[in-house]
Amino acid sequence: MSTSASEISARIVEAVMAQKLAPGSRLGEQPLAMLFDCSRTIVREALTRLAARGIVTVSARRGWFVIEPSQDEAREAFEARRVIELGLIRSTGSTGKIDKAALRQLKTHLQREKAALKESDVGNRSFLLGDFHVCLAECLGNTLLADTLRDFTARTTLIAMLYQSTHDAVQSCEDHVQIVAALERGDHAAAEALMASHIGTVQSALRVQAPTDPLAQLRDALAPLQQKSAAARPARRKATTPSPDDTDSSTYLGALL
Amino acid sequence: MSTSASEISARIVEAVMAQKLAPGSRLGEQPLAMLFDCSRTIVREALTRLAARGIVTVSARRGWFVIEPSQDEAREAFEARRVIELGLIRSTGSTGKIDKAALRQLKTHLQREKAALKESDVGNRSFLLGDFHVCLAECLGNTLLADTLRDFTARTTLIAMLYQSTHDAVQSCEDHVQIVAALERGDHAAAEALMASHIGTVQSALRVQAPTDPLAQLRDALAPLQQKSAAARPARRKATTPSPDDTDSSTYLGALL
DNA sequence: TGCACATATCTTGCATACCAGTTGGCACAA
DNA sequence: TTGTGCCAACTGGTATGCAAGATATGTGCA
Repeated sequence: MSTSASEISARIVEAVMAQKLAPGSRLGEQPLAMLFDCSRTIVREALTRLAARGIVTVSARRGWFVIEPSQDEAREAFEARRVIELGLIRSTGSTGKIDKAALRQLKTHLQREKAALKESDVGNRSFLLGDFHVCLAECLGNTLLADTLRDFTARTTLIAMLYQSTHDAVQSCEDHVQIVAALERGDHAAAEALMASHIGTVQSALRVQAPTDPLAQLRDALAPLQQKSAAARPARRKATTPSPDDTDSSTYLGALL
Repeated sequence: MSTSASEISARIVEAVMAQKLAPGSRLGEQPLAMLFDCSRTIVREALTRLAARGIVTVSARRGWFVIEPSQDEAREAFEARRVIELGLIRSTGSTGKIDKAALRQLKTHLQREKAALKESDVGNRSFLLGDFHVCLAECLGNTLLADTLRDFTARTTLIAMLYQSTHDAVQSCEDHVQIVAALERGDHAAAEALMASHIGTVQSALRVQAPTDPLAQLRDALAPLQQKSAAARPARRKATTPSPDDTDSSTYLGALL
């Protein structure tokens, strides 16, 4: 059945946050139209909206691609998140305690995070870890900033994929728990500090290759590779190369399902 | 000659920031297409992007309109600006002094603001007063937040129009001067405080009508009205009513020129 | 064998045609 | 005169077709 533009864009954002769409992934209009059973018009509308939100780009007559943030953009994205999230926690501090219903919602979210950690659904795990921050912004009573933060979080997720983040999911979840705990006891200063350190941890887990050697990434990818583990073979392929990683056009869309 | 979608959307945003497009203004696809000499497709693309940025909305088969923020949205918008702008100033404080070129750019901007105050070009004045904040964010080194702030500033401009802001342009400009001065001497704490008070001033200049009576606005607008002043007659008409303020379809587009 | 050029194919850019819902006016009836 | 229902014009929603640029392919020549 046919799908609306907002659904399509939501699905794409989810796929990005779930690390199912790597930076540089091609998003062809025609394949998407077939997948969602609608015309190219609808797909274009969805992609146009995502472009306005900074999630995808279009290269004229070449195609639509998931963005590949530069190091500078990566820095800005983390700074932006820091500014918004810390500011949000701080500004809520003065207006009194956090809402009870909101707190419950946050705790439910934490439960889901923990559940996802036990299962091996990497996609859902990644999505929830990012969505926590959006959820937090919503609970602190600002949907405008929450929406903004969703885009920025998707962005940092892409950055993490691009720069091969080594950050630990378990650690992140624990951070989240502590942040919520601090908010619950009304200690906004602590919450702010915890959040600052949390974002700092995630950011510093990025592997920044020396910008002097543009071949470093390729060299790393094509190194002799002593077959680390036979069991690890069928693992998700991470498209760390700019984009020529193209699978055939009918396969890559699986990420959106 | 024909115009691109990005130009069109940029022009609309500018018109909003210059208070040339009031909240609720109709933005018909066909009239815009004729004005910019392009097809509806291009116009739709521009409007779609603006919708993603929260500047316009579309009511199915009724038309596109400049948003009319609710009181809640107004609160969120100001809070969002406070969070971002204060956070930006604060986070820049730790990384050392402000860049020299950036400072020059800010001062140039202040000059333009002063010039606009002397002239009676209300549109340019309003635009520059809002653009200052965008410019500041850019100068503090974060284009991502600057872009976000542009949307939020446009939003607060609309709010000011909708809630008949009484805020003083001269005062705002002086605030800006002081903020830049504080930044120049490296006193980020003062800059932050000044900015907080500045935004607070603008926000509190809004005239908030009692939300209990949905007819209050109408009643106010339709009151007997003892002709306050004959000289004030040809003043800019402020469309505080939802939208039926429609001038004929060829007139309202003048705001975009 | 290697390089350059022509060409075929793929992908988006844009305009237009047609469809469907909404609105406001007009005519008619009470 | 007032209220009601119909109709026509208007406005966006969606699909499609064609144009044009970019890329990949294949061929011929050096």
